[in-house]
Amino acid sequence: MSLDTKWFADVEANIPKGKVRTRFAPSPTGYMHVGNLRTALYTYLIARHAGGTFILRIEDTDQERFVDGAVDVIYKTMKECGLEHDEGPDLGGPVGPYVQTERKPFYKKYAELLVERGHAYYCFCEKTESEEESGDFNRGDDPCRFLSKEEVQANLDAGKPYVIRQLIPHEGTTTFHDEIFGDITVENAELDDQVLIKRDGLPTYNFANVIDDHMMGITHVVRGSEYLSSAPKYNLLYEDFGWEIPKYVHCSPVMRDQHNKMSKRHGDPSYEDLIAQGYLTQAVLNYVALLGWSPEGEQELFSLDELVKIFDLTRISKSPAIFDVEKLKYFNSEYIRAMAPEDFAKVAEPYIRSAVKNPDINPALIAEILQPRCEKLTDIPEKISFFDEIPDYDTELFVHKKSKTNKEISCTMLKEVLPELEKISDWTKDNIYNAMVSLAQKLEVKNATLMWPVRIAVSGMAVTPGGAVEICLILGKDETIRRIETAIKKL
RNA sequence: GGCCCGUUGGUCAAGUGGUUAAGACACCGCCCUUUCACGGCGGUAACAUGGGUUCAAAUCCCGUACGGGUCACCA
Repeated sequence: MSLDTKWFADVEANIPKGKVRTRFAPSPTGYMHVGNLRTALYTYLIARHAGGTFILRIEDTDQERFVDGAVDVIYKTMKECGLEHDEGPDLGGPVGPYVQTERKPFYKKYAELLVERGHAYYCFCEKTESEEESGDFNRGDDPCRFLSKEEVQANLDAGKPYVIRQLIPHEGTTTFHDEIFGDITVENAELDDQVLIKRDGLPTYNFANVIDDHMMGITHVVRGSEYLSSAPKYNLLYEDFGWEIPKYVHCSPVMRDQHNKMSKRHGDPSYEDLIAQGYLTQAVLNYVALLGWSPEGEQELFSLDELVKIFDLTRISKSPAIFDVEKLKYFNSEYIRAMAPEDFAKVAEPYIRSAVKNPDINPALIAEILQPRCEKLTDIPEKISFFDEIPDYDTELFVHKKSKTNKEISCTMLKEVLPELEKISDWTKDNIYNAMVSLAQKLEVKNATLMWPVRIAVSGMAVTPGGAVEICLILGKDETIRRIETAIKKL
């Protein structure tokens, strides 16, 4: 076996240096976990905050889990969230390819380099059942560690199947630094000689990552804290290669409750589920940013650009955070209220039209009353279905202590208001309002005593978006009068 | 079980030896009001635990409990 030293030298020469470079490396599963989204966001923010480069790499070595169109889902989600990458499979870049399956030949070369340097070895052991079951097999006893070059070559020549394992010293300790957790030291004896190249010639995930991150010049390795315990082995690998060790940023998981990570399996929503549930991309992103990270001041609402400016990875939290849909709802309603009315009308229209088919009703008017009292878009249909068809309501609704109404008073009020409404020739909000208020004054009752029965009569609901005036306006004069007449008969 | 990591109100969290222990969500009350919501004001509610160190500990050290991660030819 001979090493292609020129190839290695060319690779090294090609690695971009000097700038921050981060990568998001998802597996194409067909959806985006909330935890993944947060990792993507932090990774993006670290790069952008430093004026660096953000890279997308597709981790598709697990062909069994291959999902059709899954890579497109990743592109779409990243784009929707504004997490646009500078290098990736679609854009190309100086250190491609950016799809792991296309990088296959590289890993073997590096594994062989490690063998050459005495930091890895060919292992011809067949794995036994007892090893698999007991789980406490001591790799230190692996006889393959001590095979001579000749013996190895003989085995290879004989076509014996093999894996390549990392050779980890049995003595001493390894210390690595994590940006979030600080310095962590472990006994080397605790580390096993992990497989680098599998029997099928493909790299293990851990090895592929080290190689790819190095070849791509990644400066900050951002990933979940489940990799914290393999970090020492990564470190040893970097040292064995003589490579600069990147900064590690291990993020604690996003939990569904005290004990479990959020997961599709448990029925927890993915990013696209949340969108389908009526949450806004920006709200989800903003909420997720604050799950496990906090800014310096008291501001909570941030645009992506603002996050880029203030993001500081040292303020990422060590402990896991539980996903709280109530707080997400709060963010969502804040974002909804902050939208320009015409923008809200646009996103709300499909939801409005799903409940209100009547072509005479203007969805923009409904959007206007909905906007300040809408937590998520999917709440819309149930709030407004009464516009199309008044529900079969109970006349007890006319009784309202605070407005000083009962059924009798309501009946009177409705009879009084009817002719006043009939008189209105120009059906505008102001005219309706003025007609009602002046009637209330004339009758010497508080506004609510008149408004409450009207609102019930035209909506049939205890709680409605908008008050009596807005609802009458949207319904139009004819329908308003019709509904009030019906109510009078009921009373 | 070994090793590693974590633990401030129900939830997200600020806090880096001296604070009346912030703030936000949720919850409760009051005000506003054309229902609800928004908005305004106020309230309930926390440093897991036991030892140290120190004049002083949520903050530093040790133990304990609880929780999480990892111990794959999976990522």
